[in-house]
Amino acid sequence: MNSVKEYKSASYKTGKIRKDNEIVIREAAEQEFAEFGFKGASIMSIAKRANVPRPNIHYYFKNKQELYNAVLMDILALWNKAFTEFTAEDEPAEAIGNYIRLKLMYSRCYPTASKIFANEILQGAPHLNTYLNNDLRVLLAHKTAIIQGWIDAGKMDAIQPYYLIFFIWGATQHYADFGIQIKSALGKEELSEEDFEEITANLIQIITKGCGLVK
Amino acid sequence: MNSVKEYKSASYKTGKIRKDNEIVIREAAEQEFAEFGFKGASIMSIAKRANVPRPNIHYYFKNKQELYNAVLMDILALWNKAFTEFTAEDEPAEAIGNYIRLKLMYSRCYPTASKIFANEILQGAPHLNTYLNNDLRVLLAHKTAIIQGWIDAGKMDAIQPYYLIFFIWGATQHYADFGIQIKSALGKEELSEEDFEEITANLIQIITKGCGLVK
DNA sequence: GTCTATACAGAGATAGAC
DNA sequence: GTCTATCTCTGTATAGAC
Repeated sequence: MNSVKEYKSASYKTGKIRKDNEIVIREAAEQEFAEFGFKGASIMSIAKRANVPRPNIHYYFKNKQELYNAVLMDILALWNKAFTEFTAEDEPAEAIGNYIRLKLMYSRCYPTASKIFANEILQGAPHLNTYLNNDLRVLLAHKTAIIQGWIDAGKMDAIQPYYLIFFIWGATQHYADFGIQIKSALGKEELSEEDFEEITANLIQIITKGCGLVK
Repeated sequence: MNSVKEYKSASYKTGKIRKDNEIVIREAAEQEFAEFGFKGASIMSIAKRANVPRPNIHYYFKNKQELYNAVLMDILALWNKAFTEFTAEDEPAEAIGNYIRLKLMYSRCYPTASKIFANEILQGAPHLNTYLNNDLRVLLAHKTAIIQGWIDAGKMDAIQPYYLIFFIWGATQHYADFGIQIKSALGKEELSEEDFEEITANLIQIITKGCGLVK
């Protein structure tokens, strides 16, 4: 039927326009979902943010759910990446310090991703059941086993490994999810790189010392 | 016109029905707002949760905004209460330990309140500007001054007081806001009182030791 | 590949009967 | 004080012109 048109678009550059548009839409969607969660987000608002006509969103993504899934998958990849850091061979003080540093770096660089994740959990994680009960749980079991190994080897105090991880998550993600409250409390427009370095140093000091890893 | 009916309802007990209904609606609204935030929440859904006809919500609360405000004000009162705890005369180890204990108790007893607050901050705190820039900021300045006093007196390590507070907030509120993730990770249906006591003990140990308050 | 027009569902709000 | 009926707006989704 539309063989001419099809040929034309195929000959242009395979999926170039599509790819560009998808990225623009995806980024706008991230902002919207981070603020309002899945239910509160509106496609119209995403279209305005992306500066594209509203029906185009439907052209690139079948529906709201599919768009959300696409965004969410990106974030999970990011999350898992941050979490595969330390290994049993590492020195615990360094390994935990690096993990805290990395998590804070993520809060600084990808606050939107963190917020979407937070929104998803707040809404009862309806789209993350598989992830929470499989991928994350396996990863977590692995990490806590490493920490327990360090404890058994007398390298650090006897802390419940799970609680230590939750502790680090809570403290670091807070800087992304509650960023507005923090900025407001400190009377700053934005947190600078120096601010984040100070935060990192303070956090690492408290936690490593608190776990008996440094004096 | 309806003098008989009016008399009847007035003679019942002044505002008894109204009060009861308001409470039921308020509690349903809390659940809904905690899950979906202001924008994502729907009055219809709140009515279903409260098991009242939808128009009744409008009878008791002018509109969605007013209902939300009512719920939010309750939460701020709760939040401030938790935050007016420690004073300069306290011993820092005990004061900070008590504050952590109290914050965790709030996460355990009022997870819904915590989630509404989290949602509000995630959405850019459009209804909390006054609170964040006034009440909270004053309270926070006061608390950090106390901590700084302890540091100057050589009672604890030199930690940035603001960051210590944010640290405690992040770590404790995490157990309310990310409760689902935590339960899923631990493979538990609910966290027991014993779980919370263990969490409290671990958190207090890490933070007080990490700040040089205990050996 | 882009965009106008439109169908249709859900939600907020209010008038007015009971 | 309760609830039906209704108005209006917003939002999702799709058909079809260009």
